Amino acid sequence: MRWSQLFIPTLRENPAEAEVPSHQLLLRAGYVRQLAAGIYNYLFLAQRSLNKIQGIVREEMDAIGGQEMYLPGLNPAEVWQESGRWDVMGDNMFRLKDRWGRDLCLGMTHEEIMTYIARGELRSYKQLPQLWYQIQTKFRDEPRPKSGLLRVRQFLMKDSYSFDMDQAGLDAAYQRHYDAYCRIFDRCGLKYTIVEAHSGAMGGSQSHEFMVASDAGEDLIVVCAKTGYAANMEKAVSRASAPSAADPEGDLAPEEFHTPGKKSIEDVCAFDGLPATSHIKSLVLVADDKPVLALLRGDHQLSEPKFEAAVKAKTFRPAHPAEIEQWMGAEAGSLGPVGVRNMRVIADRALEGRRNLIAGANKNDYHLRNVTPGQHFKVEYFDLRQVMAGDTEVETGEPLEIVKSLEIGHIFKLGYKYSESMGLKVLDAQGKEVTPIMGSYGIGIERILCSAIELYHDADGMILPPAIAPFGLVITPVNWNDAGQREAAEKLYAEAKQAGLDPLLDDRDERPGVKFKDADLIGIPYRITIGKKLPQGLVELVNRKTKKAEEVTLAGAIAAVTK
RNA sequence: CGGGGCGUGGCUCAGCCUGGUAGAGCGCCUGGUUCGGGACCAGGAGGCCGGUGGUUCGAAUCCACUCGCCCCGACCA
Repeated sequence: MRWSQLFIPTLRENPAEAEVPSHQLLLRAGYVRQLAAGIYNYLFLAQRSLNKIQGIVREEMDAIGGQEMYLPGLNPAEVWQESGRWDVMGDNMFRLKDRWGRDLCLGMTHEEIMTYIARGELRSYKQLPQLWYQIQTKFRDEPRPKSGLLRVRQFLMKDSYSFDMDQAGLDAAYQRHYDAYCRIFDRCGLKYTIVEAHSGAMGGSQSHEFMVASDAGEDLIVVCAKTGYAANMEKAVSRASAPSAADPEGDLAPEEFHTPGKKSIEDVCAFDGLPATSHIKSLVLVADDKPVLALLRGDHQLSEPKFEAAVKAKTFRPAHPAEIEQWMGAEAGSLGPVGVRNMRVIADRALEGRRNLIAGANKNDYHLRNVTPGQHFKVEYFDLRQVMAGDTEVETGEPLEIVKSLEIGHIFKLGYKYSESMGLKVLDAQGKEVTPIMGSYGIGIERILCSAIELYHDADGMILPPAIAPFGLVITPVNWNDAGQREAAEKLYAEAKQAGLDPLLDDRDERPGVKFKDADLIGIPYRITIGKKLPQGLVELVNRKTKKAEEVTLAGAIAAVTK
């Protein structure tokens, strides 16, 4: 296409509202413009790139037997009420009423609608398995849209759903998605990590997230460079670092000491001169209406998902200050496990085998020293803590790293959650009704573009992987008014089109500097510059990524790009 | 929802404290000179200073309310 006729509104300066690189560059390079918080207009370049991404996704989904559908974004309330998610989704769901006052919502995801279709049509085991997908706009009323296209209220998602007769069928569908996702992200040129994930409110048994390391990310994952271990924060396990100071020897008896006004572990450390690792952190939580005392090493943080799993609670919350007073006889700053009989006491494994530690005395402004778990109080051990910097891999002791990452894909074994709640049943070979088992698999389309930009950019702009760049090649005659250059440019342009290179011809009457800057900014992988050496039959091929330029003959230029 | 910041030509920002003619750079338009990394000269267009109400002879500037946007936190199938 011809640049002079296109709408590519590049900016010289970074718009003030943009902070993360992908947001800045999407705006500066004229890919997108904001309409409202978390709502963006995708202009010409963004649309081209997103189309290419969707093309790749489509090919790979089709290759594993996916059948593409197009489902409504506007949904009636009833379907969501059946699954119970009309209430569960709360304020995250956009809701509206039609002219008759009937409740509708904008779809956040499509488990319900897919299950609704399946329920109406699938009758026999002979019709299974099915694998359905769509690439469609989703709406979520995010509490805080941010970071450009990374967290928005309207976005594109590829979501697929598998329906199988049994666990083995689901396992196979899951594995096919896992492999297809790898091919998709590989083809899009991304570097990613696959982590085991917590299934969360989706329910189900197994789940993996596809993550791209980036400071713009919102999730933390734990990886081991040596062993390849990778998990998200909710699920990651580790070996704790050694305590900073050795425990005092001997069977010492707990001994009260006065700690006026020292509430936090930090305060008490400063007061008694011992490191946080020599202290016990005591948290009172209320799990399914029953109080639980959770103990951690002073420097550790409670992992809420792990706590939830340990006590097998449906709901839990921190205890209110009044409850703590009532149950423990002291305020939150002076709590400890010694003498606690009215609630379950659980501790993180990092406290197992420790001796003579510091804990609250359950008496305001007093702590105890020489507290030994198992000896001075009864306790059950679980893995309760969040992995922290300095921890090592459980099996090998190799160092673990905590990496900020962006989630670009997520696959779930859903199980029977939706098929059961919505009454999807088919007859098996024995004529018996069975409930199919489901899987759900998502990819954030815009996030692929964003993470590519986050991964690949420099001071001059984007460096998009060829497969997802809006154009494959830009042809830049240095002076459009030079008849010879113009002619050569037209020739290369026609040739490049022929070769399927998806070329962009910069036929603008602009100075060369402007053309070079713009080409770099919008991230086209290759540029052919037609300039001073044209009389010798030479042009220049520039690689956007390496910035290397090589002289090639006019006749051989297009071949040089494709090789 | 809690905390912080910001709304002034298309973009980046100054002016606001201390009220009195709305500014700069970039971009845009016209003409000319230029043409290998965001040119130069000359001329020009473009702004109810987010909105509403108040104080005042007079408000971009002071006060109140309100709307929007960004950041941190909470939240995040």
